[in-house]
Amino acid sequence: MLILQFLFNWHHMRLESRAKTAIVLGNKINESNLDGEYQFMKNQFTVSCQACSLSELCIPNSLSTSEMDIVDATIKRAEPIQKNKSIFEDGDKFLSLYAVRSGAIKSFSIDEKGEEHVIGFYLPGELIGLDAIDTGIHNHTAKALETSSICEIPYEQVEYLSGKISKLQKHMFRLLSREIHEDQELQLLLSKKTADEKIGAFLINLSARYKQRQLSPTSFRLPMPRTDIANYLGLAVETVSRVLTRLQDQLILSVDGKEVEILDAQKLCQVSHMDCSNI
Amino acid sequence: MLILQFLFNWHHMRLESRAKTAIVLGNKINESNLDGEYQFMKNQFTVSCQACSLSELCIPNSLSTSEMDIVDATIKRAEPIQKNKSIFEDGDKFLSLYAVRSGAIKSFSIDEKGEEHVIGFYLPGELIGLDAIDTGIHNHTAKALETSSICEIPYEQVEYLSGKISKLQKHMFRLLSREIHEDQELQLLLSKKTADEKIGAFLINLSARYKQRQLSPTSFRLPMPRTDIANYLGLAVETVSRVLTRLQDQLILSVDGKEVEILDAQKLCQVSHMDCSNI
DNA sequence: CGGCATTTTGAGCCCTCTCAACGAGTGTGG
DNA sequence: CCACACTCGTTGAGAGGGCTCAAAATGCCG
Repeated sequence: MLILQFLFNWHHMRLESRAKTAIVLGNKINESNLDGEYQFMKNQFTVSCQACSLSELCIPNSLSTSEMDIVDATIKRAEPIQKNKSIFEDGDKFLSLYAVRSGAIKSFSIDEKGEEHVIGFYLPGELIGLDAIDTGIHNHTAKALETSSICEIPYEQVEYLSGKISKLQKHMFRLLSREIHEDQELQLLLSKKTADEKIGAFLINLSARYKQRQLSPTSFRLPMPRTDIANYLGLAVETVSRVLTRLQDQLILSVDGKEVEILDAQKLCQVSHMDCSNI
Repeated sequence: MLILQFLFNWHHMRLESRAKTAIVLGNKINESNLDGEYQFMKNQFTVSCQACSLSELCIPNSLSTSEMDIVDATIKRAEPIQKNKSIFEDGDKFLSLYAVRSGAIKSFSIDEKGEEHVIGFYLPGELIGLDAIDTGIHNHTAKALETSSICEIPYEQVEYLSGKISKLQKHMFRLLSREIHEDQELQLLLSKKTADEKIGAFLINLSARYKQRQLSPTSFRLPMPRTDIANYLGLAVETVSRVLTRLQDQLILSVDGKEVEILDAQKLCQVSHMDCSNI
């Protein structure tokens, strides 16, 4: 437990000043110490939505406490999911949405040639599976990039409660709409931007998401390997690597393996040709 | 009126056999003959959802007739919108969703350098503006590619009625989800495919959408200019042109300006590396 | 320490872009 | 009726960004 406590504090140190509640993100726990880990994770998992530091990002957002209790009761908190394990697989029946509580998830599909296509990365507070509501069948596989904890939210309940609680319905519409909007932004990125712009925008996006989660927007750990970044952005791994070293040479970034520090956010935004108001 | 009747029949001839109701699509009416056009269009516009041949693609889908009447009452049927006129502009307040009834719409945004970025094309029965629900502000401009008719659906009513009619809520969730899924497919297309594959997939997609609308899947008119296709797919106009002539040389397509005929759907799918089960 | 996965670096090539010119179609005004 | 301007689509030649192939370097885990 000491090691865990240390990790806990270590992450805490990196939190922005105004953060009071702890979020464990990218928390790589030594897997040989499973007993302690389980205890720790379980405590984390049994936290109610009300007590969850992510609630303002997640489904319960904007609900009253009594309404939140109702939603809370339908959410299953599963055991932590280990690195490289799947939450669901492509073709599985769609029964639940999944909210990431800690860790990081990637979703991808496999084409007829056996090639993997990374669709997206999910950080704590984000919802997985919205694309499967229509057909009732998952189009992608969701796999843990690191040991993660997940809240399972039965979709039938979401539908039912949305009819009862108009705020929840409103929230669901907005969540779905936001996903559409973000996907459209990504389309723009993928179709019109150069490799440097893609990588830059990707880092700025991650930075903003970490900031939302009260984590440092300038210093963070990439939860995914280079191959996944390349795949996601439609680049070759070699290109990703080259761009990162180039940005490092320009003193915009400092990259050490998966650890990234943004040294010059202003310049990074310039290189990416992006609006910098949100960083 | 005679010319209109002719156009009407002409389109009818191109319908698939089982089509009984007429859909006017890509209908370019002589704009100098406005009186007749208006009369014709107005008749078209006052059609109720129940009588609308697109209802199975549009919002009313899967509602009972009495429920459909309720939804129907909230839908405003505006005057036809002329080519190059906007339905709404980027930055406008989001108040309504818009369903295309006839014609074709493109949506796009303008970046800081004044460059246009085409986000999507909308055919009859498709819903515009779903991406703006979240922020309440339109992110794009929606412009008519040809004279089009549009149903305006006040979003407040959609929210309200979705709370009352659970089937409608379900349908809205599915619509939003489908849009997400389609956007993700497009991301894959944009990031991983070659120019030939992009064009091929684009044509197959259009073909499938025309088929859904009881129009010929093998012979249709592109409602948008080459520049918009190129922009949408992240290609140069010249590349689009070159690929089309190449596909023509291979006897896969026959292209005459905006008029396209798919001569060998099988081969087109092969070239696009796509699943052909839906064509 | 040794084996394996991941990341980096280098060299050469190809697809697609850019630039440029031309042809076709359309609307306008003389 | 024709000349002109303008938009749109096509075609050609050359250049460049990112990919592929190859190999070394680094990190990770047993």
